[in-house]
Amino acid sequence: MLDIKYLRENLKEAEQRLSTRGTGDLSSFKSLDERRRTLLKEAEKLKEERNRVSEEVGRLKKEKKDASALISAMQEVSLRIKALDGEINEREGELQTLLLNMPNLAHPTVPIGRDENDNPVVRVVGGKPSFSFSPKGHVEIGEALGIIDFERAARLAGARFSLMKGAGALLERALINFMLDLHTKEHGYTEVLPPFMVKSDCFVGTGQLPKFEEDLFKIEGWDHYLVPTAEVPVTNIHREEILDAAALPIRYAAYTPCFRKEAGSYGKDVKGLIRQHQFNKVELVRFSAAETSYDELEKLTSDAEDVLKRLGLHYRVVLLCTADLGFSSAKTYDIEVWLPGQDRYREISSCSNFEDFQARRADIKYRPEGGGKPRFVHTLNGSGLAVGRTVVAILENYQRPDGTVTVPEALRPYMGGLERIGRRG
RNA sequence: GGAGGGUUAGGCUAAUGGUAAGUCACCGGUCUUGAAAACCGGCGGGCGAAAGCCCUUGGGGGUUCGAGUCCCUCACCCUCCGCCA
Repeated sequence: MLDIKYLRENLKEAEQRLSTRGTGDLSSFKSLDERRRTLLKEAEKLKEERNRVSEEVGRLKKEKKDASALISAMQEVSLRIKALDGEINEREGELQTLLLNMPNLAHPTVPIGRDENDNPVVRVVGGKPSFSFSPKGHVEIGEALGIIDFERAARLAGARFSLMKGAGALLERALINFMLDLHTKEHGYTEVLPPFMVKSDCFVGTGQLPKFEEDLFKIEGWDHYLVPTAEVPVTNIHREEILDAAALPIRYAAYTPCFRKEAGSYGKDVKGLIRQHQFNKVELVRFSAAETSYDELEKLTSDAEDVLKRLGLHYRVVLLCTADLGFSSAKTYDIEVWLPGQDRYREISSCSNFEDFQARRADIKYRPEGGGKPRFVHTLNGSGLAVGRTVVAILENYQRPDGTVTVPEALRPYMGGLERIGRRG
């Protein structure tokens, strides 16, 4: 949520900055806000009168004097206050809806663009592996090795689900452990294992609600939704708290499965592990002081990149332009891994600084060093990494002419020393 | 699912329907070589240059001139019973 004071005082600038994200008209905001403030002024004046006179009534009654004239006058005032409060509430509700549906402002360093083709490449790390044969896609590799079973998965749950078997299931589990160990032991994150379904408040806090409910699985008869990313439960760990500045930055790493309806993606990536209704992800979350949050974004991104480096996977980092930026984000780097089977780069991590956008919605503050008024923290998060897509990258990049797959060295301790996934690996 | 108890500011804890008292912690100051103690002040939010005003007792609604207090409703927490990995 944007700062209402900022919008009020910098209306033109806000309209101009929002226009790069497709929603530039703030005229209804302006009229609603002004109306609300006018009514509020009037109501406060009447409340002051009522408080004053009511006290007088109490005094008169104590002295056994007559107060009926004051009482009947206040009956009318109370009625008027009630009417005003009612309208103020309505305007406030409308204002709230407006603000909750308004995206974050892009950071000045974010390029203005029309679509993902306008995302500049920030850096390229490693190089494409060369093959003496035509590299296969992960679906073919996985099915031939008997480690991924899409057919039976469909019988269980329909399209966009997978059934991992044998070395495939082990590989998935090994990756989760490898990633969590790396982030907790070397990058300073505290591991958390949050609930996989949380209440709607949390989704409003991080920005998935109210605007994107169609992407979520709701638990019938409950106020809960399945998490589409650990960002939701983990960022909300500190909702309605005032954090100690000395404790910042707070770093959490969390594994969760992620559940997404993928509404509107019909026909995209229908086969394979790329786009699933349920997938595993290790998520990194940081809470930062406002001054340092962009340094924190660089560190967070580098922590995610480190996973790919250790696995020996080639990737590039792109900076999302205004058109591609997520609703809540002020600035986002996407890490894209090279997939030889698809002959293209695919997103495997998305690292964002939300500044105080989520903190304002979830009410997460910190008391600045040396005291003073609490300020909203800056929240950041990034995948570290999407596990399913990492499996895809390993299968495609480490495939051999005989159809087997080499296990990256960093992963072997997590797979009982296994060096190669074969037919019965 | 059944029965009972509870929710006041960071913690604890008061308030015959009369406008949130106190205490601990914390922060600042005085004193001190330094610290502690003692003493003074601050310590929920909004608007405001300030004076000040408004809001705040888990959420929402009602009664009343006036609600922490009375009524309705919802949420959450605790204890016991039942069920359960």
